[in-house]
Amino acid sequence: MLKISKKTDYALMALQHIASVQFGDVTPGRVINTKEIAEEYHIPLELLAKVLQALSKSGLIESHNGPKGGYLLARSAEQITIAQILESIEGPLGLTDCSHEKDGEFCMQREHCNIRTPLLKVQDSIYQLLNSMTLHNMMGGTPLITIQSPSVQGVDR
Amino acid sequence: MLKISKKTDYALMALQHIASVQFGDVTPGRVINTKEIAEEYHIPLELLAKVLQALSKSGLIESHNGPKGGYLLARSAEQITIAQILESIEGPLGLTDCSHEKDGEFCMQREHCNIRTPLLKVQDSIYQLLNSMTLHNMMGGTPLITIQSPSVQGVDR
DNA sequence: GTCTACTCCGATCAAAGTAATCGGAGATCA
DNA sequence: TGATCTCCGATTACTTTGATCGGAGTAGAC
Repeated sequence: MLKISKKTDYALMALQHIASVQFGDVTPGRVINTKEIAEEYHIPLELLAKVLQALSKSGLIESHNGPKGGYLLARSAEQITIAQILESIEGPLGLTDCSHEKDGEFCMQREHCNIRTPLLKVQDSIYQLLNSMTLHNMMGGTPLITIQSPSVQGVDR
Repeated sequence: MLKISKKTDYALMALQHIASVQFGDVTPGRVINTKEIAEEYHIPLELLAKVLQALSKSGLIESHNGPKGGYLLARSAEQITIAQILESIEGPLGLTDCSHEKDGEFCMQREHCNIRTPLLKVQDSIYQLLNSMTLHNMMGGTPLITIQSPSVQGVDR
Protein backbone atom coordinates (compact mmCIF):
# COMPACT_ATOMS: atom_id res chain seq x y z
CA MET A 1 0.00 0.00 0.00
CA LEU A 2 2.81 2.41 0.83
CA LYS A 3 0.27 4.53 2.64
CA ILE A 4 1.15 7.53 4.74
CA SER A 5 -0.64 7.75 8.07
CA LYS A 6 -3.50 10.09 8.85
CA LYS A 7 -1.28 12.00 11.21
CA THR A 8 0.97 12.79 8.29
CA ASP A 9 -2.04 13.82 6.26
CA TYR A 10 -3.05 16.17 9.04
CA ALA A 11 0.47 17.53 9.28
CA LEU A 12 0.54 18.31 5.58
CA MET A 13 -2.84 20.00 5.66
CA ALA A 14 -1.97 22.02 8.73
CA LEU A 15 1.37 23.17 7.37
CA GLN A 16 -0.14 24.08 4.04
CA HIS A 17 -2.77 26.11 5.86
CA ILE A 18 -0.30 27.87 8.09
CA ALA A 19 1.91 28.69 5.14
CA SER A 20 -0.93 30.04 3.03
CA VAL A 21 -2.17 32.33 5.82
CA GLN A 22 1.25 33.41 6.97
CA PHE A 23 2.41 34.31 3.49
CA GLY A 24 -1.00 35.08 2.00
CA ASP A 25 -2.42 38.43 0.99
CA VAL A 26 -5.28 38.73 3.46
CA THR A 27 -3.69 38.61 6.92
CA PRO A 28 0.02 38.04 6.40
CA GLY A 29 1.97 37.15 9.51
CA ARG A 30 -1.08 36.10 11.50
CA VAL A 31 -0.51 33.40 14.10
CA ILE A 32 -2.64 30.25 13.65
CA ASN A 33 -3.92 28.18 16.54
CA THR A 34 -4.81 24.53 16.65
CA LYS A 35 -8.54 25.02 16.96
CA GLU A 36 -8.78 27.04 13.79
CA ILE A 37 -7.12 24.34 11.73
CA ALA A 38 -9.09 21.54 13.36
CA GLU A 39 -12.39 23.20 12.55
CA GLU A 40 -11.44 24.20 9.04
CA TYR A 41 -10.47 20.68 8.02
CA HIS A 42 -12.61 18.64 10.42
CA ILE A 43 -9.69 17.08 12.23
CA PRO A 44 -9.99 15.86 15.85
CA LEU A 45 -8.57 18.69 17.92
CA GLU A 46 -6.50 16.64 20.35
CA LEU A 47 -4.92 14.56 17.65
CA LEU A 48 -4.01 17.59 15.62
CA ALA A 49 -2.46 19.09 18.74
CA LYS A 50 -0.16 16.10 19.02
CA VAL A 51 0.81 16.39 15.39
CA LEU A 52 1.63 20.08 15.73
CA GLN A 53 3.64 19.35 18.85
CA ALA A 54 5.72 16.89 16.90
CA LEU A 55 6.28 19.38 14.11
CA SER A 56 7.27 21.99 16.63
CA LYS A 57 9.64 19.60 18.36
CA SER A 58 11.40 18.83 15.11
CA GLY A 59 11.77 22.51 14.37
CA LEU A 60 9.49 22.93 11.37
CA ILE A 61 7.15 25.30 13.17
CA GLU A 62 7.47 27.43 16.28
CA SER A 63 4.88 27.71 18.99
CA HIS A 64 3.72 30.83 20.83
CA ASN A 65 2.07 30.34 24.19
CA GLY A 66 -0.76 32.20 25.85
CA PRO A 67 -3.79 33.96 24.42
CA LYS A 68 -3.49 34.98 20.79
CA GLY A 69 -0.82 32.32 20.64
CA GLY A 70 -0.44 29.64 18.02
CA TYR A 71 1.97 28.40 15.43
CA LEU A 72 4.15 29.90 12.75
CA LEU A 73 6.50 28.33 10.23
CA ALA A 74 10.03 28.29 11.58
CA ARG A 75 11.47 28.85 8.12
CA SER A 76 10.19 29.76 4.70
CA ALA A 77 7.90 27.43 2.81
CA GLU A 78 10.59 26.92 0.19
CA GLN A 79 12.87 25.39 2.79
CA ILE A 80 10.42 22.81 4.08
CA THR A 81 10.29 19.61 2.07
CA ILE A 82 7.74 16.83 2.15
CA ALA A 83 10.44 14.41 3.22
CA GLN A 84 11.14 16.52 6.30
CA ILE A 85 7.47 16.62 7.23
CA LEU A 86 7.10 12.88 6.79
CA GLU A 87 10.13 12.13 8.90
CA SER A 88 8.97 14.47 11.65
CA ILE A 89 5.80 12.48 12.08
CA GLU A 90 6.66 8.93 11.08
CA GLY A 91 10.33 8.73 11.85
CA PRO A 92 13.07 7.86 9.38
CA LEU A 93 11.54 6.59 6.19
CA GLY A 94 12.58 3.44 4.43
CA LEU A 95 10.98 0.65 2.46
CA THR A 96 12.71 -2.02 4.50
CA ASP A 97 13.61 -2.41 8.14
CA CYS A 98 17.14 -3.36 7.22
CA SER A 99 17.74 0.05 5.71
CA HIS A 100 18.26 1.50 9.15
CA GLU A 101 19.61 -1.37 11.20
CA LYS A 102 21.58 -0.40 14.22
CA ASP A 103 24.73 -2.21 15.29
CA GLY A 104 23.87 -5.46 16.91
CA GLU A 105 20.52 -5.78 15.27
CA PHE A 106 20.46 -8.28 12.54
CA CYS A 107 18.09 -9.50 9.91
CA MET A 108 17.96 -13.27 9.69
CA GLN A 109 17.64 -13.09 5.96
CA ARG A 110 20.47 -10.63 5.63
CA GLU A 111 23.28 -12.83 4.45
CA HIS A 112 21.07 -14.63 1.97
CA CYS A 113 19.12 -11.55 1.04
CA ASN A 114 18.88 -11.04 -2.68
CA ILE A 115 16.75 -7.94 -2.74
CA ARG A 116 18.47 -5.57 -0.35
CA THR A 117 20.53 -3.67 -2.87
CA PRO A 118 17.82 -3.01 -5.45
CA LEU A 119 15.34 -2.03 -2.76
CA LEU A 120 17.76 0.45 -1.30
CA LYS A 121 18.08 2.05 -4.72
CA VAL A 122 14.33 2.36 -5.13
CA GLN A 123 14.09 3.77 -1.65
CA ASP A 124 16.75 6.32 -2.39
CA SER A 125 14.93 7.41 -5.47
CA ILE A 126 11.66 7.89 -3.60
CA TYR A 127 13.49 9.87 -0.96
CA GLN A 128 14.96 12.20 -3.53
CA LEU A 129 11.51 12.72 -4.96
CA LEU A 130 9.98 13.61 -1.61
CA ASN A 131 12.91 15.78 -0.75
CA SER A 132 12.70 17.78 -3.96
CA MET A 133 9.16 18.86 -3.29
CA THR A 134 8.63 21.73 -0.87
CA LEU A 135 5.70 23.12 1.02
CA HIS A 136 5.87 26.13 -1.22
CA ASN A 137 5.38 23.93 -4.28
CA MET A 138 2.18 22.64 -2.77
CA MET A 139 0.66 26.04 -2.20
CA GLY A 140 -1.26 28.39 -4.35
CA GLY A 141 -2.30 28.09 -7.97
CA THR A 142 -3.60 25.24 -10.00
CA PRO A 143 -0.69 23.88 -12.02
CA LEU A 144 1.20 23.43 -8.76
CA ILE A 145 3.84 20.98 -9.83
CA THR A 146 5.00 19.04 -12.78
CA ILE A 147 6.74 15.80 -12.14
CA GLN A 148 9.08 14.30 -14.64
CA SER A 149 8.51 10.59 -14.62
CA PRO A 150 11.55 9.01 -13.07
CA SER A 151 13.14 6.17 -14.96
CA VAL A 152 15.02 3.12 -13.89
CA GLN A 153 17.53 1.72 -16.27
CA GLY A 154 18.42 -1.95 -16.28
CA VAL A 155 21.89 -3.19 -17.17
CA ASP A 156 20.84 -4.38 -20.57
CA ARG A 157 18.19 -2.01 -21.76
CA MET B 1 7.91 5.38 7.08
CA LEU B 2 6.47 4.22 3.78
CA LYS B 3 7.43 0.71 4.73
CA ILE B 4 6.51 -2.34 2.72
CA SER B 5 5.23 -5.30 4.73
CA LYS B 6 7.27 -8.41 5.49
CA LYS B 7 4.97 -10.41 3.28
CA THR B 8 6.01 -8.24 0.38
CA ASP B 9 9.62 -8.70 1.35
CA TYR B 10 9.10 -12.44 1.26
CA ALA B 11 7.33 -12.22 -2.07
CA LEU B 12 10.22 -10.31 -3.61
CA MET B 13 12.80 -12.73 -2.27
CA ALA B 14 10.82 -15.75 -3.39
CA LEU B 15 10.22 -14.41 -6.89
CA GLN B 16 13.82 -13.42 -7.27
CA HIS B 17 14.85 -16.92 -6.23
CA ILE B 18 12.43 -18.63 -8.56
CA ALA B 19 13.52 -16.44 -11.44
CA SER B 20 17.21 -17.04 -10.85
CA VAL B 21 16.77 -20.81 -10.72
CA GLN B 22 14.32 -21.01 -13.56
CA PHE B 23 16.44 -18.94 -15.89
CA GLY B 24 19.81 -19.73 -14.35
CA ASP B 25 22.60 -21.84 -15.78
CA VAL B 26 22.64 -24.70 -13.28
CA THR B 27 19.18 -26.25 -13.41
CA PRO B 28 17.13 -24.20 -15.85
CA GLY B 29 13.40 -24.88 -15.83
CA ARG B 30 13.43 -26.61 -12.46
CA VAL B 31 10.24 -26.28 -10.40
CA ILE B 32 10.70 -24.69 -6.98
CA ASN B 33 8.63 -25.67 -3.94
CA THR B 34 7.76 -23.62 -0.91
CA LYS B 35 9.94 -25.51 1.52
CA GLU B 36 13.08 -24.89 -0.47
CA ILE B 37 12.58 -21.13 -0.43
CA ALA B 38 11.57 -21.05 3.23
CA GLU B 39 14.73 -22.84 4.29
CA GLU B 40 17.03 -20.89 2.02
CA TYR B 41 15.89 -17.52 3.35
CA HIS B 42 14.72 -18.51 6.84
CA ILE B 43 11.09 -17.57 6.25
CA PRO B 44 8.23 -19.21 8.20
CA LEU B 45 6.94 -21.93 5.89
CA GLU B 46 3.23 -21.36 6.40
CA LEU B 47 3.45 -17.65 5.89
CA LEU B 48 5.47 -18.02 2.74
CA ALA B 49 2.87 -20.46 1.46
CA LYS B 50 0.20 -17.81 1.85
CA VAL B 51 2.32 -15.29 0.02
CA LEU B 52 2.94 -17.66 -2.88
CA GLN B 53 -0.75 -18.44 -3.04
CA ALA B 54 -1.49 -14.77 -3.43
CA LEU B 55 1.09 -14.42 -6.17
CA SER B 56 -0.36 -17.44 -7.91
CA LYS B 57 -3.88 -16.09 -7.62
CA SER B 58 -2.88 -12.82 -9.21
CA GLY B 59 -1.22 -14.65 -12.05
CA LEU B 60 2.44 -13.84 -11.49
CA ILE B 61 3.41 -17.46 -10.89
CA GLU B 62 1.76 -20.76 -11.68
CA SER B 63 1.46 -23.68 -9.30
CA HIS B 64 1.98 -27.37 -9.99
CA ASN B 65 0.37 -29.80 -7.61
CA GLY B 66 1.50 -33.14 -6.34
CA PRO B 67 4.97 -34.52 -5.65
CA LYS B 68 7.76 -32.78 -7.54
CA GLY B 69 5.31 -29.91 -7.75
CA GLY B 70 6.00 -26.29 -6.99
CA TYR B 71 6.01 -22.89 -8.59
CA LEU B 72 7.18 -21.35 -11.83
CA LEU B 73 7.02 -17.81 -13.15
CA ALA B 74 3.91 -17.36 -15.27
CA ARG B 75 5.76 -14.99 -17.58
CA SER B 76 9.28 -13.83 -18.16
CA ALA B 77 11.17 -11.88 -15.52
CA GLU B 78 11.24 -8.86 -17.81
CA GLN B 79 7.47 -8.70 -17.75
CA ILE B 80 7.06 -8.72 -13.98
CA THR B 81 7.39 -5.32 -12.35
CA ILE B 82 7.85 -4.45 -8.71
CA ALA B 83 4.57 -2.55 -8.76
CA GLN B 84 2.73 -5.69 -9.83
CA ILE B 85 4.29 -7.71 -7.04
CA LEU B 86 3.45 -5.07 -4.45
CA GLU B 87 -0.14 -4.84 -5.58
CA SER B 88 -0.55 -8.60 -5.55
CA ILE B 89 0.31 -8.71 -1.88
CA GLU B 90 -0.78 -5.39 -0.46
CA GLY B 91 -3.63 -4.40 -2.74
CA PRO B 92 -3.79 -1.21 -4.77
CA LEU B 93 -1.08 1.15 -3.69
CA GLY B 94 -1.62 4.77 -2.86
CA LEU B 95 -0.25 7.33 -0.46
CA THR B 96 -3.70 8.45 0.56
CA ASP B 97 -6.99 6.70 1.15
CA CYS B 98 -8.78 9.19 -1.02
CA SER B 99 -6.83 8.08 -4.06
CA HIS B 100 -9.08 5.07 -4.44
CA GLU B 101 -12.39 6.11 -2.98
CA LYS B 102 -15.38 4.18 -4.15
CA ASP B 103 -18.70 5.81 -4.91
CA GLY B 104 -20.54 6.64 -1.75
CA GLU B 105 -17.44 6.73 0.38
CA PHE B 106 -16.40 10.19 1.25
CA CYS B 107 -13.53 11.87 3.00
CA MET B 108 -14.68 14.49 5.50
CA GLN B 109 -11.76 16.66 4.59
CA ARG B 110 -12.32 16.26 0.88
CA GLU B 111 -13.95 19.53 0.00
CA HIS B 112 -11.53 21.52 2.08
CA CYS B 113 -8.56 19.36 1.23
CA ASN B 114 -5.58 21.36 0.10
CA ILE B 115 -3.12 18.54 -0.40
CA ARG B 116 -4.98 16.05 -2.52
CA THR B 117 -3.72 17.18 -5.89
CA PRO B 118 -0.02 17.41 -5.08
CA LEU B 119 -0.09 14.11 -3.23
CA LEU B 120 -1.66 12.36 -6.17
CA LYS B 121 1.16 13.63 -8.33
CA VAL B 122 3.80 12.33 -5.98
CA GLN B 123 1.99 9.04 -5.79
CA ASP B 124 1.84 8.78 -9.53
CA SER B 125 5.53 9.39 -9.76
CA ILE B 126 6.33 6.67 -7.24
CA TYR B 127 4.07 4.31 -9.11
CA GLN B 128 5.89 4.93 -12.35
CA LEU B 129 9.16 4.27 -10.61
CA LEU B 130 8.00 0.95 -9.21
CA ASN B 131 6.45 0.00 -12.48
CA SER B 132 9.57 0.68 -14.48
CA MET B 133 11.64 -1.77 -12.48
CA THR B 134 11.26 -5.44 -13.33
CA LEU B 135 12.17 -8.67 -11.62
CA HIS B 136 14.78 -9.15 -14.29
CA ASN B 137 16.44 -5.88 -13.32
CA MET B 138 16.79 -7.17 -9.80
CA MET B 139 18.52 -10.37 -10.76
CA GLY B 140 22.05 -11.28 -11.44
CA GLY B 141 25.04 -8.99 -11.58
CA THR B 142 26.26 -6.29 -9.30
CA PRO B 143 25.48 -2.96 -10.97
CA LEU B 144 21.84 -4.02 -11.22
CA ILE B 145 20.15 -0.71 -11.75
CA THR B 146 20.89 2.93 -12.16
CA ILE B 147 18.26 5.34 -11.06
CA GLN B 148 18.05 8.81 -12.46
CA SER B 149 17.10 11.11 -9.65
CA PRO B 150 13.59 12.26 -10.31
CA SER B 151 12.92 15.96 -10.14
CA VAL B 152 9.94 17.98 -9.15
CA GLN B 153 9.50 21.37 -10.65
CA GLY B 154 7.61 24.13 -8.92
CA VAL B 155 5.65 26.77 -10.79
CA ASP B 156 8.25 29.40 -10.30
CA ARG B 157 11.53 27.59 -10.49
C1' DG C 1 -1.59 40.17 41.22
C1' DT C 2 -5.16 37.31 39.65
C1' DC C 3 -7.75 35.28 36.01
C1' DT C 4 -8.33 33.40 31.58
C1' DA C 5 -7.04 31.36 27.31
C1' DC C 6 -3.91 29.07 25.14
C1' DT C 7 0.02 25.77 24.26
C1' DC C 8 2.47 21.86 26.05
C1' DC C 9 3.27 17.09 27.58
C1' DG C 10 2.75 12.52 29.33
C1' DA C 11 -0.17 8.64 29.92
C1' DT C 12 -3.81 5.84 28.42
C1' DC C 13 -7.46 3.31 25.68
C1' DA C 14 -9.64 1.50 21.51
C1' DA C 15 -9.39 0.08 16.75
C1' DA C 16 -7.16 -1.66 12.84
C1' DG C 17 -3.77 -3.90 10.30
C1' DT C 18 -0.10 -7.32 10.09
C1' DA C 19 2.45 -11.58 11.29
C1' DA C 20 2.13 -16.09 12.26
C1' DT C 21 -0.29 -20.65 13.11
C1' DC C 22 -3.47 -24.50 12.60
C1' DG C 23 -6.25 -28.06 10.36
C1' DG C 24 -8.01 -30.15 6.63
C1' DA C 25 -9.26 -30.77 1.47
C1' DG C 26 -7.81 -31.76 -3.14
C1' DA C 27 -4.46 -33.01 -6.77
C1' DT C 28 -0.65 -35.51 -8.73
C1' DC C 29 2.73 -39.01 -9.27
C1' DA C 30 5.04 -43.35 -7.99
C1' DT D 1 -3.48 -46.84 -2.83
C1' DG D 2 -0.34 -44.04 -0.39
C1' DA D 3 2.88 -40.36 0.01
C1' DT D 4 3.86 -35.72 -1.11
C1' DC D 5 2.79 -31.66 -2.41
C1' DT D 6 -0.27 -27.38 -3.19
C1' DC D 7 -4.44 -25.06 -1.84
C1' DC D 8 -7.75 -22.65 1.18
C1' DG D 9 -10.30 -21.00 5.05
C1' DA D 10 -10.33 -19.83 9.81
C1' DT D 11 -8.10 -18.37 13.93
C1' DT D 12 -4.79 -16.28 17.23
C1' DA D 13 -1.23 -13.07 18.80
C1' DC D 14 1.11 -8.92 18.09
C1' DT D 15 2.29 -4.32 16.58
C1' DT D 16 1.01 0.01 14.89
C1' DT D 17 -2.08 3.65 14.48
C1' DG D 18 -5.97 6.62 15.77
C1' DA D 19 -8.08 8.93 19.24
C1' DT D 20 -8.91 10.57 24.14
C1' DC D 21 -8.03 12.30 28.80
C1' DG D 22 -6.05 15.05 32.59
C1' DG D 23 -3.07 18.19 34.24
C1' DA D 24 1.01 21.60 34.10
C1' DG D 25 3.11 25.80 32.45
C1' DT D 26 3.03 30.34 30.16
C1' DA D 27 1.72 34.77 28.21
C1' DG D 28 -1.52 38.39 27.92
C1' DA D 29 -5.99 40.88 29.75
C1' DC D 30 -8.17 42.98 33.44
